[in-house]
Amino acid sequence: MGITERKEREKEQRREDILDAAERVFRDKGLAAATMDEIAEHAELGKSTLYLYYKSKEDLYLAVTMRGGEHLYEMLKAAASTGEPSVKRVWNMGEAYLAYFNQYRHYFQMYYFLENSQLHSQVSPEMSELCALADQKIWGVVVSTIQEAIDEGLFEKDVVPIQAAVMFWSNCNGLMRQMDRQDAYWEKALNINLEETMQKGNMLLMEGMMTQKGRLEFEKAMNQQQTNREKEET
Amino acid sequence: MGITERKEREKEQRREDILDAAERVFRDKGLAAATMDEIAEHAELGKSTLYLYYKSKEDLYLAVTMRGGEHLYEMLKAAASTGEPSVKRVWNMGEAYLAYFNQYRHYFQMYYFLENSQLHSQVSPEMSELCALADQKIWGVVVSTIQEAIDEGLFEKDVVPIQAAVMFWSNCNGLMRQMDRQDAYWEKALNINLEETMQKGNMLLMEGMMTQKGRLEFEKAMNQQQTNREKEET
DNA sequence: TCACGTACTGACTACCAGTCGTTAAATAAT
DNA sequence: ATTATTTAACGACTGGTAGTCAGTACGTGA
Repeated sequence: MGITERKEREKEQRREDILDAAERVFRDKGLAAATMDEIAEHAELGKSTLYLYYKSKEDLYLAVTMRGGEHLYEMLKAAASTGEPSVKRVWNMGEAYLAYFNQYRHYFQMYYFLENSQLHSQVSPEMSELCALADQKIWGVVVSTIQEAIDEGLFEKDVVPIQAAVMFWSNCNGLMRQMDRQDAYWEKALNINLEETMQKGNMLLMEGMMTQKGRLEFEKAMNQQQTNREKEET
Repeated sequence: MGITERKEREKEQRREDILDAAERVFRDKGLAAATMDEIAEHAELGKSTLYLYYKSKEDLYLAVTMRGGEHLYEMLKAAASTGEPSVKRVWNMGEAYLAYFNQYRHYFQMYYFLENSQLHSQVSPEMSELCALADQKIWGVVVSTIQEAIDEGLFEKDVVPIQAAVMFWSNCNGLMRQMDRQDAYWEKALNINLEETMQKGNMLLMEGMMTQKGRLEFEKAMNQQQTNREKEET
């Protein structure tokens, strides 16, 4: 009898429905201003029902955040699987992160919460664990691509993959934060394009990591991409 | 008659007393878990009195944050005024930011709030303005030192000071966030020292900005510092 | 038809930011 | 010296929210 299975599916569906409602409300109002009552209303459920599926408002918030993490993971994986040389694919991932930021800004913003552990008092250990795993999955894509570049002699042998990864992340993330907060100010008052700045930063980091061979491969791949784009335009 | 002046001083003193109490409570509990009642108790005042001096809990929090900003400003200014070559002083400021992080961790953590504009709904425009000014003061120190380095031909002419500054900031800040959140994990599980990583990142950025002359000056200044330290130890 | 378990709920509690009418004390005016 | 006025402070209150819990409705299996 498939009753247990059906019930399992239905339960899973409820979890998703609640997540949909929560995503909408959190997106519109942010964590602090969103209320569980409002989420419940959108989900067409009583507030107390939400607590049967998620242990706290913060847990629910993180569950939505992890949806965003899944998107990022997919985009990074795609960027790391183009068949281009590894150095170019490392670069691609910076661009993919930027695309993620532009396409899924609200998910990006949710990471503010994840990164501030002072706010995690209401987060269940289980959810913390899930987040840590999702996090590792994402780092994994970046690290393994950098490792490839080292193995192929395109990055210097003394580059430490996870260390390089956190440097790229730090540069990208910091710049995107500025974009998120006051892109207009940088553009108008300071005449600085932050997207370009981010690319410049990644470039400087890569320059310091690549071998001579890596630099050649990278330049070739960039030119190749340029040519392909021009072809597509005709 | 100095009555008005005395009252003015007393009022200012109250503001400081409240700030002291708030700093203690915020430091121990963070923004969310701290309550205005508790701050009032520490300040030996009624809760409603706090609202005569600060418009909201968030305003009070930012006022404490700005105290921290003042410390950072002083430390950066000191690092930028050692009489060493400008390139070395740019480097110093990264080290100073790190020292600030280690010495005033609780202030550093308060910036999480400042950087998340989603949480600013209760912040008064006046306080926002004050924060923006304090922010600019800090950027100013960094930018002008980088400008010196360019003028002296130690950084390449095509370096844009404010752009370089935001790159350094981004690298430092991102790494410190990781240190703050899970330094132990990086150290033990991944065998990565994040302070070194931060320095390495700054170094890569500088390498990409310095002229040949700048590299020589920088190396000389670093050796000089090393020698001085060895002397001090004897 | 009845007993049981499950999913769900509305009413409730505890708590907290922020407000308001009042009080007490210091200062100014008479 | 006495009264009026301004100022600083406060306690009691409001509105709103996260999270709880006793109870209900309904599908399932006997």
